[in-house]
Amino acid sequence: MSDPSPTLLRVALPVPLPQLFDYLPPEGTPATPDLVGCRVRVRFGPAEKIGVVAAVAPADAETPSTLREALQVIDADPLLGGELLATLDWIARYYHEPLGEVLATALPVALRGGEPLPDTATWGWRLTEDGRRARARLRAGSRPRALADRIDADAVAEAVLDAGTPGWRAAARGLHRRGYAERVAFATRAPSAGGEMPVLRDEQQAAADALRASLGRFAPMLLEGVTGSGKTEVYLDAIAACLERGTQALVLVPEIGLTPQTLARFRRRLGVPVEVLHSGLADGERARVWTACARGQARVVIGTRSAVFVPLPEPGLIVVDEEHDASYKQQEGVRYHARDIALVRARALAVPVVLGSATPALESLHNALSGRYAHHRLGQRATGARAPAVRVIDVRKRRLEAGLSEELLQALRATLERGEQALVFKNRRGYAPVLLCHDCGWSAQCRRCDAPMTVHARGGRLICHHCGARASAPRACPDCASLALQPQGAGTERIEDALAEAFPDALRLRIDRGTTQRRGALEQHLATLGDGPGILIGTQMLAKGHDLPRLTLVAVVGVDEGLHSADFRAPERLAQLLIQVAGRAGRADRPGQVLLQTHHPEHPLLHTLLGGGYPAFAALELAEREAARLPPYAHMALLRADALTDAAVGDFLGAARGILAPDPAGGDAGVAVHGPMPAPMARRAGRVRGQLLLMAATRPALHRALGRWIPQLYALPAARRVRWSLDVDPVDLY
DNA sequence: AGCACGCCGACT
DNA sequence: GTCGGCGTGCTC
Repeated sequence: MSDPSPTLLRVALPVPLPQLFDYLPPEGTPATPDLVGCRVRVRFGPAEKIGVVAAVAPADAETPSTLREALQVIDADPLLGGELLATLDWIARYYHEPLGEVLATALPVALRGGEPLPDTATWGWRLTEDGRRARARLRAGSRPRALADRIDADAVAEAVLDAGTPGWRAAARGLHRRGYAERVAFATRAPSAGGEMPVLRDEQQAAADALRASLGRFAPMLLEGVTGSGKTEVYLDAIAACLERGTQALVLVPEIGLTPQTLARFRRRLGVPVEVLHSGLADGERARVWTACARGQARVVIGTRSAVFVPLPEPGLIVVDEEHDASYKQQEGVRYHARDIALVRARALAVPVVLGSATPALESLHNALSGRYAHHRLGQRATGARAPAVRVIDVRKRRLEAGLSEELLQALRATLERGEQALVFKNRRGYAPVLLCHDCGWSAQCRRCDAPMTVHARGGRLICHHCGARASAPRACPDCASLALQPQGAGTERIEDALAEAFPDALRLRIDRGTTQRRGALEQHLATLGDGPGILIGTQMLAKGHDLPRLTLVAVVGVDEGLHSADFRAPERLAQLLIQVAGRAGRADRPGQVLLQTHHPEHPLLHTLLGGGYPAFAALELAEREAARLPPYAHMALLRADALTDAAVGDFLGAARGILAPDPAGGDAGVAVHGPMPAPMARRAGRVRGQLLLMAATRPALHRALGRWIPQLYALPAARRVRWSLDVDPVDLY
């Protein structure tokens, strides 16, 4: 029996429906397997949509007799294929999302919209035979002459002309019209000279050697190195080796890690162009870089989360820098984790993958400790600097000025007097987190969220950090008319005020989302600081990224908030943040100092972290997770729903829970359901939020349950009255 | 998600 | 008398 030949296209469309849609191929195009991975334009209901052919299939008994024809096959060759298409299909199944939504997430916007593949060649100009004969006759000093002198039989790249030959475009048009010059494409961008690699220290060399030895096969490695220990040099060495073998390297960085400094360093060191991919780029540029990867022209790509989806026809290496960073997790749509996808791709591509961090995610550390990943530690600072000295300031019963102790102010003063820079770190922006009535206890709450409004503008404004609502601060309490309204607590703005009072002559710089909304604003701000003495006041944004060579004192004043969170991941996040921010202090020639101001100097987290560093903290925390059967010792999926009414959310989650029947074969033994329960913030931006948590001892059990359950949710009538989504391996429980 | 079809309020 | 509210039904 031979298979009946395929006659129809199974198309993945970007709609939230868990199925493929069948179309006949356009008139005159046979439904051959080479159409798989091509984009097609189809009618979908009354609209037109762009989809991707996921499969071709023969018609069977269930095929309706009235299939529509696809309007157009857009690509002559598949846009997606091989490993990438297979991985995207895996993602669809792992995250239980429709394939069409996954494809739409993975493709650059321009390509998703049906645009043809962009031009990825580098263009240059050269003189023709005629042009070289005619050159001497061109008027000396004219622009055409200058261009003709600049170029020759060997083409000069347009980018080079842009830089050094003013008005060349018009001149080139003129020469071209007379047949003297022509435009030619380079196959790839001309390599620049590679910079020399520094000598690696022993432990760096060991990691680099291990990576070089594992090129060509799947080999996951956790590279655990303290700040400044030279992880990047290990990456660069491995990338260089990868390039020597004629293969491509993909480097993932956190959203705020892609600084001009980082990029310049990669470009200087590697002898090939380094392409960049991040959310700030124009659609056309993203499509160009993606396509250059697909064509093998891009040899090194550095990008944020979504760069994990670039095609790698000649794969060599994947690097995930700062692998613990929260920005690798997409928090809307297809809620994928780029680090996890990097691992899946590396396995499928048979290449090594390096996860680098000073403070690895407990999941990654668990995998390394259990032997699933190779584990390399870099214990010394490459620059020879000592680890900063950490001092705890016990502020119980001390007088605080805007949350700052006298001891802390003195340390700041001493730093300024030495001509050095200090960072005051507080993970709260605004003036104060709460506006409180001292007489009756009223506090300003957001009307649309279950959260207090943050005080801004020296106490004059109220802003909700969750929905953006703004109001001017009342002068009297709305409940009791008292005038005793007081901002409670301190954010970066209030700390800046207090520091202005204490150090009126010092240069102060506040860095938070309020002061750095514009692109490039952070660089500009930091440039004004220069090399002189000064104080930085900032949030999370300053925990990493930009190089601050003159920084010798880091003062952390917001530790206590993080010690009491209900989220089981809060200790991990706090420990990571403390280590990252502490790592900013000090350089080889100037020792660094870190001050932790707290009301809980005896807290086990601080104790362990200070005594044994991140490894000790992690060991303790992993033991607690194991005892409590929490990730990485269990696996979770969260069904979230939100709507305008309690009833809609409750009905949906109740119905969802109701159809979560136990597997008749007993395959999901050990899957526990918690809820329905309200989200930790039960109302946000006017919408009621609830959730249902599934926990299982093993991934297969979890996915068996989800596989039976999720498809049925689409059919629930109550699902139409809520927005719902599934989060597999959630990082935030909201 | 779109987008149509389909029955009940305040406007030219 | 209409324009338009969003309930529900469907998309190969």
